[in-house]
Amino acid sequence: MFKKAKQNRVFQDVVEQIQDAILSGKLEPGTKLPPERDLKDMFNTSRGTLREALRVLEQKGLIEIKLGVAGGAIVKRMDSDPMMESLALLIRSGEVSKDDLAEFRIKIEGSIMELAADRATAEDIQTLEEMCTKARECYENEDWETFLKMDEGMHSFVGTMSRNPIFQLIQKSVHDNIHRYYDIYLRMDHQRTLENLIDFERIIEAMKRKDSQTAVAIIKDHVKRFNDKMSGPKN
Amino acid sequence: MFKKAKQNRVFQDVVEQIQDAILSGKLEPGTKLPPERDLKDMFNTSRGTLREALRVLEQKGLIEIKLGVAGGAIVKRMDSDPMMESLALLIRSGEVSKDDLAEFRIKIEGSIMELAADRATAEDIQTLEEMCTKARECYENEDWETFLKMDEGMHSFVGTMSRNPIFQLIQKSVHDNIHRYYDIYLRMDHQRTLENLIDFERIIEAMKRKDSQTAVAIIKDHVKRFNDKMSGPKN
DNA sequence: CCTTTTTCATTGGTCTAACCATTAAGGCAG
DNA sequence: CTGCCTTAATGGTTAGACCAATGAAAAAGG
Repeated sequence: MFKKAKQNRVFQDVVEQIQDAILSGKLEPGTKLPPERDLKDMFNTSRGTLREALRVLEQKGLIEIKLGVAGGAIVKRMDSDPMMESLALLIRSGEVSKDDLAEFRIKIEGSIMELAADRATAEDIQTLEEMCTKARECYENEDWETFLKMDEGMHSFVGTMSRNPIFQLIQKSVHDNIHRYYDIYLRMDHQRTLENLIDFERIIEAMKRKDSQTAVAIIKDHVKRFNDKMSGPKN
Repeated sequence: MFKKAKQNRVFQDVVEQIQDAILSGKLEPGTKLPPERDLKDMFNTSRGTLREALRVLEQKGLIEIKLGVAGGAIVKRMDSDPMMESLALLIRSGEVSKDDLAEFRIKIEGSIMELAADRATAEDIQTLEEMCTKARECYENEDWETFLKMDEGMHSFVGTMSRNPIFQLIQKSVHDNIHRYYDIYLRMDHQRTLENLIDFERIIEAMKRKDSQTAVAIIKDHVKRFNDKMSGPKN
C-alpha cells in the first residue's frame, strides 16, 4: 500500500536534482558542471556532502570527473559500462554461475544472429567477409593473438548488425566478462581455431541466402562447442 | 599495449579492498563492518574519504547502510537492483528506445519460455495453473488491478521456471522498467485482458504436452500484441 | 617571432575536528 | 506491565584548512 518514506539524506537530494537535470536534457553530454566550491553554495550544503553526491553520480556513469585547473564534473553520454560492472559483480559474487552464463550466451547470440541475418545489408556482409579474410590470414600466419581479436570483432559486429542497442550492450557485457574471468579457455588449440573460422564462413553464406535460421543454428552450435571446452578443465 | 595507470584516489583503494574482501567470501552477506570511526583508522584515512568509499560500495549494491546505534554498513547479498537501475538510466537517457525494448522483450521472453517449458515440473505447472485460476476470478470480478499483478506474477514465475538467474534478473529488469515508464499502456481494455488469460491457459496446455515451441510462439505473439498496443498512442 | 621553460591560479583530493540526527536499549515512573 | 525518558553508539553534516594535479599564462631563450 505505502512506500517507505524517503530517507532524508542531503546528498541523495543533490544526486536526484543533478540526475534529473541530466536525464531531462537540461544538461547535455559534454557540459561541465560548476566547480565543487560553487555547487556546494548552490545546493546550500557542505563540500563533503556534495562530494558524496558526485561520487554516486560518477558510479552511476552519469558524470566523469577530471583533475586540474580545467577539470571538474563533466556530463557523460550513457554507455554499457555500469551494466557490465553489475553483471561482473553478479558473476564474481557467485549469484550467477559459469553454466548460467553459457546457457544465456547460447540463447542471446541466437537472438542476435536472427536479427542480424534478417537485417544484413550488402555492406554489412562485405565488412564481415573482410574480417573473416583477415582472420584467415592470421590463421595461416599462426598469429593467434590477432586471430582472437578478429574473432571477438566478428561477434561484436554481428551485434551491431542487429541494430538493437540492448542486444549490443548485453553482448558486450557478456563478452567482456568472459574475457575477464574465463580468459584461460580462450587460448584454444588450432583445431578449434579453424572450426571458428569455418563457422563464420558458413554464417556469411547463410546470410547471403537470407537464411537466418541456418545462421542461428550455426552460431548456437558454435557457442555450445565453446562452452563444452570451457566446462571441461575447471570448475 | 598499456592500460592507463590507475588513478591514485585513496577512496578507490578502500573500495577495492572492501569489495575484494566481499567477493572473495571473506565477508559474507549479513556481516556488519566496523563503525566508520574504526574503519577510518584501519585504512589510515579520514572519515570523509572513507565515507566516499562506502557511498560507492552502497551504490554498487555490495553494502547497505543503516542508521542509529546498532547501525552501520552491512554486507548485502547481490541482487538485480543495480542492473535494473543501469537499464533504467539507459532508457531514460534515450540511448535505448521503446521499440528497442519491445523487440528485446519478444526475444528474451521467447528464450525464457523455451527453457521454462523444457524444464517444467508437475509442481511448476500446477502453481501456474493456480495463478491462472486466480487471474480468471479477478477477471470475472472485474478486479483489474489484482489481475495485472497476477499477470506480472505469471511472467515472473515463468522466469523462475527457466532455472537461470540471468534470465530471471533480466526479465525482472525489463518488467520493472516497463512498469516504471510505460505504465499508461498497462491500463488495458477488457478484451485484451481476456486475451492475456487465454494466452496463459494455452501456454499451460502446451507445457503439459512438453510442446515448448508452441509455448514460445504463444508468448512471442502475446508480447508482440502488447507492443503494438504500446506503439500506437504515444511516442 | 617562435619555442621552451617556468610560474601560478584553479580545481579536485584529503584531512581534522567538531556538532547534529537517528535509533536501540535500558531505566524509571505510573 | 506499560509507556515515557534518558543515554550512548553510530551515521550524517558542516567548516576550514592544506595538498596535488593540471593547463594556461608569463617569462626566458633561441
